[in-house]
Amino acid sequence: MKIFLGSLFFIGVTPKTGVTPISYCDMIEVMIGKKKVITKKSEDFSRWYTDVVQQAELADYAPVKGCIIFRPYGYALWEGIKKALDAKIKAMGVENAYFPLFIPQEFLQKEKEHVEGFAPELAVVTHGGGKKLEEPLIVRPTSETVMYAMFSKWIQSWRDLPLKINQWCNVVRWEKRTLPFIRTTEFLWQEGHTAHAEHKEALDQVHAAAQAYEEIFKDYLAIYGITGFKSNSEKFAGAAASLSYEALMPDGKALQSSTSHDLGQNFAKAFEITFQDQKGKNQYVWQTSWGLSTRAVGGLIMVHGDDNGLFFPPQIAPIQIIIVPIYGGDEEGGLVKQYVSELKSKLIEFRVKVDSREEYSPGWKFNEWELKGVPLRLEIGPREVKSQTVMAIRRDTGDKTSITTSELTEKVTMLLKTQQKDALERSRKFTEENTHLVDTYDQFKEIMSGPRGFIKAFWCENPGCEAKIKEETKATTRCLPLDAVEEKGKCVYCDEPATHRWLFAQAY
RNA sequence: CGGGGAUUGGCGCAGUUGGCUAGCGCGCGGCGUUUGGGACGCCGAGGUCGUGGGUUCAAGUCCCACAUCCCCGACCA
Repeated sequence: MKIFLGSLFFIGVTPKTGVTPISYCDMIEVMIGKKKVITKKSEDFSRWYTDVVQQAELADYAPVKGCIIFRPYGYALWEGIKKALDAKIKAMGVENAYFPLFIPQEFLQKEKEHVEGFAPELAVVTHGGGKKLEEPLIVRPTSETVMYAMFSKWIQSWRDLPLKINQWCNVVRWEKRTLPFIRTTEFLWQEGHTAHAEHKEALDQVHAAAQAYEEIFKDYLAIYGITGFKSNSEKFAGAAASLSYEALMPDGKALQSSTSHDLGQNFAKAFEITFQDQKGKNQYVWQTSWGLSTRAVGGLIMVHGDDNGLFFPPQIAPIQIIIVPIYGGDEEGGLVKQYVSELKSKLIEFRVKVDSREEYSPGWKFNEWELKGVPLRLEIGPREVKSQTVMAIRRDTGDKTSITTSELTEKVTMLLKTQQKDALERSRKFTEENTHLVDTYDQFKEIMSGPRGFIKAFWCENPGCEAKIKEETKATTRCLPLDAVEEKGKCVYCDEPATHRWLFAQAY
């Protein structure tokens, strides 16, 4: 039942909240009655995002600013990412370990760029056990320093290398402006840290990590993106070079979804991590670090949702199939229940849930599970019992298919696979359609003040131009794509010679 | 951290120039009838109005501070 309030209210929407231009005062349809109020994604993207996060029970706000509670359904997404990524990390020969949450302040100060990069956003513990601490403790914003103090102790010989450690943990960064999953004060992530005898080996590790991330994003989360090198001003504080995976969100802003860093010997020198090589000579190690955070969950929500709520690609969906029984009358109801339990037992290889609640009508449940993004719904009522079929409905397209029980697993597998493939394809298509090849600064400005998106433009690699472009358009260099070809061009800002097209966008 | 908006049962809101017992819808609990796109009836529970000060005979309403959320900036995974 949809009831319009007597006078529809108007909400001012900035023209920048959608990739497709939207009018300044879009009417927001408000539904009262049985329907949860959800802002349409197509009308007000940022409000849709904060609405859907709460209404789908992914997360709730914590009493502390910028912190969220991962509710079971939201945490299940992180668990899914963790499971898939952990297997890839182990396959790279990396072992899991755990280092302390607290870091002595002096550790952080050992690497100059690192401390400068993180200083503004540190949480510091000044008291413990009722006493003021002699030396304040930092709540880790990342663990390079505390880990490398130990690496220095553990690494003596070339035989100790490579050392490959990963940890799954929480970190704290005191961000000024927060958004659930995308930028929270405390967040969960994995951070891999390796030490190698040769620079080349370290570089291989950096690329292997970036490759693993790209596979997680494409194969599991169905989020298309671009892997590339960060510019000097955008790279990690203390790194020699950084790689990132940049994904385009529906509002035309880019989400830096993971990073992997070539740390060179910067930290090795700061923390005295040396080894004796085969010739007996003492050398500094070459290091890498790489991370993927719960930000990825935010990307997942943004990229795939629609006006009806969430959509999770089957590989990552906590529930892949929701069975909604339609009970009908008493006698029929019994038959339906029995039929449903038979069918469920045939679907053990999938993550299946039966919504057997009798206090909600089927229609209510359809909407509920659409909001929650379950990719496939099976409707099973008296009609299906009679014909020995099920009705399958795709969350992404709404397409209905009647499936006979004999070919149930086969067809369900196909429907899930198709949705997984189509989701990545939609993401890829959206990204490509919103990637602009730009040669003049006027064009650049026009795109940034209009639809936004990715811009591929020549840049002379002078930090001054990068800073000016950011100041004037909000766009920053996102990365130099790995597949960028060397060309002769002119910097989009200053006309000086440039060799590559960089990827620009407004960052989240 | 700057600018703007918000905060009233679980959710969404109303609450007049300060005034009496703070309302409404949904949700929630009970009973009954229902079940193919957000069912219905009856009964019922639930609020020191974000927090702390202040003004006043009297504060949800006025003033100050703080907290949190949302939007826009500067900073960032």
